[in-house]
Amino acid sequence: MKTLRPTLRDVAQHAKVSYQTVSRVINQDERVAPETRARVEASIQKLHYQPNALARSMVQGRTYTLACLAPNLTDYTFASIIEGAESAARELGYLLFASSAATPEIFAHTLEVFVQGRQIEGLLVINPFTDERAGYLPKNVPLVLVGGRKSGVSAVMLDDKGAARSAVTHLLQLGHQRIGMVTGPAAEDCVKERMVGYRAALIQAQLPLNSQWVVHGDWSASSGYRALQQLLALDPRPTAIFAQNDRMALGVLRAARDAGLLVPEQLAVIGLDDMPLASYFDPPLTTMRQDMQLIGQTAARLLIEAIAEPRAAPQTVYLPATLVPRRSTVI
Amino acid sequence: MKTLRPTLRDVAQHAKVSYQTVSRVINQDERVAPETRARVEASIQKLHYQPNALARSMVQGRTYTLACLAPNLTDYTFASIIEGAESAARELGYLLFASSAATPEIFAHTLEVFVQGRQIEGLLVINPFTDERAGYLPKNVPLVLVGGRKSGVSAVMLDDKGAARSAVTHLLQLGHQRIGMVTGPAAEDCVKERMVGYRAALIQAQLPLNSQWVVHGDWSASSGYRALQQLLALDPRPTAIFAQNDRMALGVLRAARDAGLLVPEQLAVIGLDDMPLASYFDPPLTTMRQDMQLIGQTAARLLIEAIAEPRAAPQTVYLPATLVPRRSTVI
DNA sequence: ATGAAAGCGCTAACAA
DNA sequence: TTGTTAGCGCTTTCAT
Repeated sequence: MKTLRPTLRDVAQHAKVSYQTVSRVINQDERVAPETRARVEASIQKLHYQPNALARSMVQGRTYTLACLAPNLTDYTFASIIEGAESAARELGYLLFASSAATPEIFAHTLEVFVQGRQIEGLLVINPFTDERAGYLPKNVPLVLVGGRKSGVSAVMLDDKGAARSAVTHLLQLGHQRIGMVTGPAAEDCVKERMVGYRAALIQAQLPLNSQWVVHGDWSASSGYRALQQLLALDPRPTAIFAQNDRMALGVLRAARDAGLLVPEQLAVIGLDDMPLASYFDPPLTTMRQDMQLIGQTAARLLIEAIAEPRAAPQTVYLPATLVPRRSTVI
Repeated sequence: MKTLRPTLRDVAQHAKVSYQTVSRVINQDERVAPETRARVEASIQKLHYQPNALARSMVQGRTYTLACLAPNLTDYTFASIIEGAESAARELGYLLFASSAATPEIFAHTLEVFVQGRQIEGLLVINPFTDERAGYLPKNVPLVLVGGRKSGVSAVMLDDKGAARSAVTHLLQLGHQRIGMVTGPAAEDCVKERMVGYRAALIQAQLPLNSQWVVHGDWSASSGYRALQQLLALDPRPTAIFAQNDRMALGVLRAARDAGLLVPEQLAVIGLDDMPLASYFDPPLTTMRQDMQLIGQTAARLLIEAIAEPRAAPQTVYLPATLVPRRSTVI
């Protein structure tokens, strides 16, 4: 597979200089006579020379490459975070690439291949508490988590507590007193935080907490559907639902329709994310918008800072969500 | 940034052998005495030695790394293709990473950084005709396109023509005679093919072609919404719509509702993709399902074959779509 | 079965 | 200003 592309030496020979001089030209070194430079540049053009990044990385010990690992790429949330991280990395002279790891094994494997081989300088991990993958987090590489926290590691999180509190408060302000919640998997940090926010809002309103009104889902629309069925079986049943993401909210909407309930008249529904299709739901979904691009950008910047300053203290950044009122709560 | 991790030489010194022997142990070379091997392996464990992939790649001229570039990651279709490609690559001993390029400039930049530096052995490009990026396709690297064709380059495509024909035929069989279509951007290969299939089905049914019934969108739900508004202004207007993707179909559904039309009684709608949320649309969307995972897998396999056999003739693979009937066409 | 030497393509000292 | 000399960490001959 060795490609037979020209090397520094070929260019040097062609330009009749030492290959070191060619290196200087490539690296914008000032100390090279203009005419020599011109000759070298001509040769570079002529031979279509391209520096070998591998060789350069090896001697410099730098690759300017970051990796981002998410549980999957099909979740709109993850994909947006990655896109945000990509753009911030690019602006700062790094290349960030994404890979998905559906299982802890794949996660560990990908990490081993990439991180241990020194090919990347830093790592972004989205939702590290999806499963046991957190146990495989590498120690010897600059690391930033997104959507999960671990002591001693930098992280970027949505202000989950605040977002949940705002969602519930919105429902309270509309006069609802019995507010159900459909959560994500219990193990995930953001789920716990959103539960805290939910409770905080109810307590502040001096309303009772009813554990039956909290049903766990798995982020999928169908889990939202099932969750609402379960909630509707209660007596008294909730008059409003906070779904911890928009996909589950969609399932809730459909279950409500199938149960013959009018939204929002008989059941108000609020989601979290503001996915692009949310305004096309029926009815359009009120939701807490999180700026996933910004989350990704922030994470990438934090990571690049950590690379530059390896001994700096880790930090956790929380970003706010904003209410987007639509017709699933307000007539 | 140079990490001070142990090298072959450190291990050799520790195990009191030449560093060459350590290399043999790492590379599963048979010609090393069992006890020597044991000693070396012990040292490797002890020092937590990890081979430097960069150095290895440099001397071997191989990286076992593939890259996949898509216009974005947030499109469910692209993300699924990437996931499929990832898994196939992994099975074949390669690592595939994804990157998105929103513009031709970013596309060119990413390619330059990665491909030209020889860091990757092969490239997968999803939807190369989204914009002028096709002009930047590299020549000197094994390449496979997904969702676009170019002479002399391998490609994996949905059988777009067949899928469109099946969609329209489905509508014809339900008795519809005036069938509108909402397309993607005219420049994309798959859009053209889908138009061909649409026409073929109508011609076969001996129905007239009406160019007014074909409206261009941009894959977004809102473009579908606008497209239907435009189609409803016609007289006579279509009684059924084929949207070239599910998101636009969703826009069509909403526009129909806003216009007071009952789906499917007054307007039948069929999409293409079968995105996970399609069954949660209102009404659930009839669509042509494409197996995006399989498309991605096929593309990755093709690419790896091309790497192994660089002079093999390029090939184009078409994969079928299957009808998933739901309530947006059938009562 | 093991070791010594050469070199992948480049950058970073040091000389001239 | 330019050239020479060492490596970066590894694999691949070629000896022993």
